[in-house]
Amino acid sequence: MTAIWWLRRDLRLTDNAALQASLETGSVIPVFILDPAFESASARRKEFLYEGLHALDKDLRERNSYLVIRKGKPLEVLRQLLQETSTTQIFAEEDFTPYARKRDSEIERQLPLDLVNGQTVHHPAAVLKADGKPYTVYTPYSKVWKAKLPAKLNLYPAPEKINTPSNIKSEPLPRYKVSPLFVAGEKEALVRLEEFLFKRIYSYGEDRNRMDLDGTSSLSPYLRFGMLGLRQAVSAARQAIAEARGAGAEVWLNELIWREFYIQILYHFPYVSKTAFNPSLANIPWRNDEAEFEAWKNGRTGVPVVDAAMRQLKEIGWMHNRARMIVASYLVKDLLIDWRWGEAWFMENLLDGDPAANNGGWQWTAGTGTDAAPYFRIFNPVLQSTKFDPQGDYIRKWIPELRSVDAKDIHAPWEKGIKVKGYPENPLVERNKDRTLQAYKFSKEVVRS
DNA sequence: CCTGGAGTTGTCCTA
DNA sequence: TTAGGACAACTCCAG
Repeated sequence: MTAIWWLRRDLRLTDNAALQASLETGSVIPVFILDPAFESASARRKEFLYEGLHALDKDLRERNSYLVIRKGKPLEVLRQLLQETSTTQIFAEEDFTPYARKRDSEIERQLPLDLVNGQTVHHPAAVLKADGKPYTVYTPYSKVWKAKLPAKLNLYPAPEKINTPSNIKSEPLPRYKVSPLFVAGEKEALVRLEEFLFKRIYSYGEDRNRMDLDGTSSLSPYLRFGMLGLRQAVSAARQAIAEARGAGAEVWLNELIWREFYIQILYHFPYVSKTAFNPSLANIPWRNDEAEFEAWKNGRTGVPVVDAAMRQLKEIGWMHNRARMIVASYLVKDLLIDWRWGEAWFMENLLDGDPAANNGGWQWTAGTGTDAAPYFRIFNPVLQSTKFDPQGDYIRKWIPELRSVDAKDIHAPWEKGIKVKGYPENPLVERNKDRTLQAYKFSKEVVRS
């Protein structure tokens, strides 16, 4: 018997539940479908994806198999492929975004598609309160999530050999130049995981906030495409905790649980991709100044830490987590620009751009999300910069104009009247907390009445 | 149904 | 210099 293994966001051979199910059938036809619905997706993320597909094909060829690429609407492509190869079974890892769920349920009705859970440790519908409703607060969610963990997650090892019928037609795949910072593919993901687990995890608890250090795991693009599975990461984190490999491991595990938390939020509350999770904050009177938005996107707001971060995003398609909060807070609370504008810009530019995590992060910063009482929490970019980039190294790295400015002046050059050729002399706007709080209050009052 | 404790990641003023 | 509490008031969640 032969099964089609339809890959989507699980571009790996290790601990791949859909591959495992296919292998149990016999021969496996690994297929990735270039869905026209994603043609308009971020060019940068597509490059990373295509490189990841090349890498996967290579890994498959080492195991006597290969990757079949097809272009078209998944339903039609799969129907055609079933006929062409006389196959009667399709396996795929369940994906929980609204688009994926709609697509898959339609296909399930017409074709022999079996969805298996592998993207998360717990299925989004499996962690619920006693009353059967989903959690909307992280801490109680994470407690139950942890309590539900089996003693050990049994990970499927990568198979040594995969039998695939020969000569199945495949579309050519464009080749891009490889980004030196994020090399796509499972092998790279595993190398990074090891490196993180035996080096940076020790100081992860503190260093993850430091924008001037490589303190984060930098695994997000790999998790996004399943080049590394969340289950693998969780399993590694637990092992590190068990071996007492630093307090950072527990912090990292919690970060991984945040991913599942937001996957689960998007699953149960799909409206969050369109509007505020908290209905009382769905009517904030945004200023939405286009020129200010352009300045923000291009790293020309005049606030060095904001500009450094936005330029980092533009240049490498990734931004430090602490920096994401700072630029998001600046856009939403200081410029009063709709968080959805920022969300969309991040999706356009982030290699790790993921609907659930990105939306969750933006709604959290905007204060419209699942967080309980944060709307008076407005980041002060200068304080954040001083705290998490003390020497200004992060700023200097991404803003060459400011390279000769001292650590004590670089966070707020305008305060000292420091003028640098080519860099804005003053910030785009003066900080005005009242303006922000008024806008939020307005929304609350509109909804109440 | 009622009750009380708690809520990722802050800021800023005061003592 | 540093530690502590106010910020404003709500909803979630478990008992």
